[in-house]
Amino acid sequence: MVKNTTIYDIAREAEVSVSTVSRVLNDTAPVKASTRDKIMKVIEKHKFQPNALARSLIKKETGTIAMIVPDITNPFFPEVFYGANQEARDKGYTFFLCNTSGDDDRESEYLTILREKRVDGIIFIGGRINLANCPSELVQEVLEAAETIPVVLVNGNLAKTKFHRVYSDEAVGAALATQHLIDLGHRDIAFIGGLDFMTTTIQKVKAVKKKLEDHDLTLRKEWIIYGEFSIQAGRDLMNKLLDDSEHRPTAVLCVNDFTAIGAIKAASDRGLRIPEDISIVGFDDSPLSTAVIPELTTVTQNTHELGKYAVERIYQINNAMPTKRTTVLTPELIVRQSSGPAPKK
Amino acid sequence: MVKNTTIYDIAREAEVSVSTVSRVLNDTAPVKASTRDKIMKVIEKHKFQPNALARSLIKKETGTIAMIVPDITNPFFPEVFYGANQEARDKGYTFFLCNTSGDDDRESEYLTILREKRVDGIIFIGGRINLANCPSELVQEVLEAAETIPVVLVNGNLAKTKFHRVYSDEAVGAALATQHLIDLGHRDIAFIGGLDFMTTTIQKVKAVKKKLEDHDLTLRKEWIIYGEFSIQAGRDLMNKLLDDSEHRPTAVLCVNDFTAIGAIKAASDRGLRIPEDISIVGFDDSPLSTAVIPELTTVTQNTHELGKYAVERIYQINNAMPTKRTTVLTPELIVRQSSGPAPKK
DNA sequence: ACTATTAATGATATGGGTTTCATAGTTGTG
DNA sequence: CACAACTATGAAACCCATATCATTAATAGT
Repeated sequence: MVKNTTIYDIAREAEVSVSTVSRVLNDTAPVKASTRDKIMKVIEKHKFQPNALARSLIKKETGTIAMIVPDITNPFFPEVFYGANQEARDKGYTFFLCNTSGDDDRESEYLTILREKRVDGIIFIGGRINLANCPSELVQEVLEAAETIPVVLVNGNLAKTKFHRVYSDEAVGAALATQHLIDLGHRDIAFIGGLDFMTTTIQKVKAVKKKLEDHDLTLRKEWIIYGEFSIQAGRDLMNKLLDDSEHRPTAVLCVNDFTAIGAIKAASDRGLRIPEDISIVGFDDSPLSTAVIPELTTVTQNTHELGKYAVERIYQINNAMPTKRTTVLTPELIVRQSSGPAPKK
Repeated sequence: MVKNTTIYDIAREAEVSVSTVSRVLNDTAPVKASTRDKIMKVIEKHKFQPNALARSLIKKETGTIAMIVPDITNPFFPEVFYGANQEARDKGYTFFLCNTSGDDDRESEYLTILREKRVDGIIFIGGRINLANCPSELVQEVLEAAETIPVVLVNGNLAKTKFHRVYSDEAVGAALATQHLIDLGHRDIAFIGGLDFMTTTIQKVKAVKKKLEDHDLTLRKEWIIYGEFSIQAGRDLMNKLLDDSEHRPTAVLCVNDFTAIGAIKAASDRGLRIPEDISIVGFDDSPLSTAVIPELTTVTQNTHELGKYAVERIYQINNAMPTKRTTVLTPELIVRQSSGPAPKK
């Protein structure tokens, strides 16, 4: 590996001081045109790239932010990252992406590394910190980090804390989906998928219950089945649901699109037609939702916006601009082919 | 934002010199146990996090590598990133993820930023640099970068250059898929999807042609239809193919899983049964392939390995370990439900 | 013409670590 | 006991930028 050129090399060759070279680089003070030209020529000759480490060290900003995600393989997260990255580029940030792969220790491991690297902001999305049962040591640790670095929690649950938060109001989304099914004449509605200690699950179940009760309906206990968020889980959970052929729901709400797709597969395998025999509704409006047959009725999560607003928030904090602590995005229902009128008895 | 503690603060409070603190931090020379304890106590009291910028500046390594991807929303890339990130963590690297969103300028824009940030390695996957028609200025620029920073191209085409490369042998994969269809009795085989100037497309088409010719079959010109890599493109291309009801292939090879899924949808919409009426084969073995009905016959791309080997290569270069310039992974065929015996005429 | 600004530039401090070199204190060994 | 070989520590240089302060040259104002 070849050694990098430094500002001293440039100064020497251009026969000026490093201060003047710095002025040319940053346009921070007037430099005589002839001097500037001379310096520029040397810079271009060597394709000089100023060392960002040295710059960051004194400027006390790195132009770097990070997102910590539990599983980049889950298409929800790339969508959020996409939006965040767009905004980051506008604001001059480069992005660290830290994938914890669900490994509990890595969240705080990455946190330490990122603090040492003096990132200008950290976005947590999913993961333990956003869990309903998040251990308090972790909360403590993140709070500490937040004293020196702007931290934003996306779709988390720590409402009472003073963390900055951006989230999509999943309760509203779940209510929307439930109302939709009720409007279609469904009375027997089930909910499947999602770990029971995850905020995203809890909020949805609660909202579905509430909405049903508003219409004098109930969410039967046997019809709330928790599990993972994967396609396979959706399949298994749906099969469990359908095993009881005496009592079958006419519609199923799923915690996300993955489980919904699994549910569709399970139902199809048993010869059920969707939506004629059973309606299935997902959550997230991931690219998958139009990829399946039938196309999935689902709820948008404003994924790009989630990322965008999170980065914007970091930018505002760093530039001492006024900000609110929480940003709420409202989901919308997208009706496609997987939901239809309740079958007549 | 609160000011960070420095090594000088620690040294002062522990009544030692910064050198000694540094020794304790890095375990680079013996320190008396009592001194060490005293220092550790102060470090822990302040939750001291040494500034990685200062360290990197002098050490000339940042523990940071980057991946430049064209579209993180395409599930192929998160899979590769996943594998890369796992390996990165093992080797002590943190990851920049740069999403160009297909914007031509950003590749070199990010390249500049990453060079200034003195990353320890850059992985290019997809994007212009890996195109068959990559502009030579960009090649030049990346070559220059490669003089100071290890650069690895994943699934690229620049065979004649001296870049480090890791790729999945797509020709072998395409041949495998073709052979599979031939074995099933198909004679009328089409290929859809993919931009005609992308390496990934070119190699596959070439391999399919070759394999067919080996069996005295031909790939009809009208049955090679190029396009985007999206679900929608797959749908459109398949529709175009099926519009000619006189001459219809009995099997379709798709450039990736996305287009294959689109193709399945188009065929289903026309009432064709898969695989009874028409067989469809994808490429990538993305998580999607088991999410659709019928499940997709496809070719693995060893996504995690691609990422893993790319990072490993960077590590080897940085540590002056012997490496080969190219690593080739061999894809495998995964037969699922979307391919079956050719229909009898 | 003479002082008051502004332009143009250089010298030096600074950021926060690591590394090298020097020195004092210990232990070992013939 | 004298001298070598370590151990333990500090002082100072270094990494490579930016920022501040000082100085000189050029222009402006009265």
